Amino acid sequence: MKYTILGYLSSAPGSGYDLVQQLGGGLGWFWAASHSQIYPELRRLESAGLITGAATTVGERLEKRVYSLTEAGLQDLLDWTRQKPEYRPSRDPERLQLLFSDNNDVETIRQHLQAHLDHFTERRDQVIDMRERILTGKHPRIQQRLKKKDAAERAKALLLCDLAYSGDVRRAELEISWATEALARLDGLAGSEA
Amino acid sequence: MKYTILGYLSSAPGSGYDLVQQLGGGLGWFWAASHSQIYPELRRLESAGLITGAATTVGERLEKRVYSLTEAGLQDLLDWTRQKPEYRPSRDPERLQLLFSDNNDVETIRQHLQAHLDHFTERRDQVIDMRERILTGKHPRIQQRLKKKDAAERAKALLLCDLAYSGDVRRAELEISWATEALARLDGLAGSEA
DNA sequence: CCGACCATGTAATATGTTACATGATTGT
DNA sequence: ACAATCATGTAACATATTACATGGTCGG
Repeated sequence: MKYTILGYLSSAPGSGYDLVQQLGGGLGWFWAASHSQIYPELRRLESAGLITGAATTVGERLEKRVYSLTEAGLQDLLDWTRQKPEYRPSRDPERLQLLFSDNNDVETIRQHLQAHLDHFTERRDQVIDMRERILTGKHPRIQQRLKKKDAAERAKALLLCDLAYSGDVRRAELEISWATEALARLDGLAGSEA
Repeated sequence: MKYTILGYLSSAPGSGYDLVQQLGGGLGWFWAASHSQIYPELRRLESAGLITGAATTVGERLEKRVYSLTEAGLQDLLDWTRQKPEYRPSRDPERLQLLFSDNNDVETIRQHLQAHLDHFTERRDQVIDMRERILTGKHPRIQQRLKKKDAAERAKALLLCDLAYSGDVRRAELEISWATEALARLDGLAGSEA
């Protein structure tokens, strides 16, 4: 959570609401969070001196706090990215459900797999879309991140971005092909029974 | 959590310690949990009437509670498996770290990707091993699950098991090939810089 | 007898979800 | 005026992690 926010703000300053949008959308594929988690965390990070907030208004009265990364915050982020990657314990309700579905009829299992296929087909399309926008320079946030850099650094940043998003595309494609094969094998079962 | 335990006990009765072992190992690839979560949850499920515990002893004095699924528990599990699959918000510290690594030098990024490769190589080998044991009938717990069933039902259960585990093998293989390609692309970068 | 493993628990803390709550702005 | 979206918060609850804590069994 902490590093998602620091990382986000390391591209450019942004408000809590901006974060809510990003972590509910594109960035949320890597780290999701809801507004009730984000706003308190921003205040914690501010009191820890890692970010600073500036009060602004939209229109006449609507308050908005725009946060920026401090030096300490940037250093903290940098230190973290240099550590070896962490892996959280997996929690995958879908797989668990499938594993214990052997008392269900074939049709129920088919529906499960079809829903899985649909879920990841949608996800794949969304990620492809996002990746497209980034690589063609249509993503404003990533543009801001890149414009501070020279050509070589920019190529590196763009490569990392592409690796992350295309990795997610592949994950989605994997689930699609897995579910497709699974459906075929399920049909094979039903066939040999009849 | 709840359904991991109910699912586990739907194969055969088992103790809290058994669950600790499984959710720290093979079953933990789908749903991980530690003993401090498991023991209290078992008591909650018991007071909800979904499982019942019987006190036994190992040797002379060492207490052990063996839990079994009740009718209500089995029904609850069955109802759950018939619902459409759930997907949790993703939280992937590794990808996030990579995405914000553009201020690091190529060597640091290389180490990150190499660590990723190592992590999933190990994981793949473990899952392949487990899958092998299941398919050749060497997994006692799954044997117990299967022996209650006739040939057709057994084939179905074995298929689901295979789908779950081979899905995990593929995920690991995906990460391996992704990281391998990523390393190659990173070398490409470093090459064009020199 | 000692180390590895069996077996179970609690407490403090951290993290995450759902629901409740409020009010302004912008475009139609 | 009305709806959609901007913008921020709190409270109750559920879930998960880390550390603390205890004692028995089994094989060498």
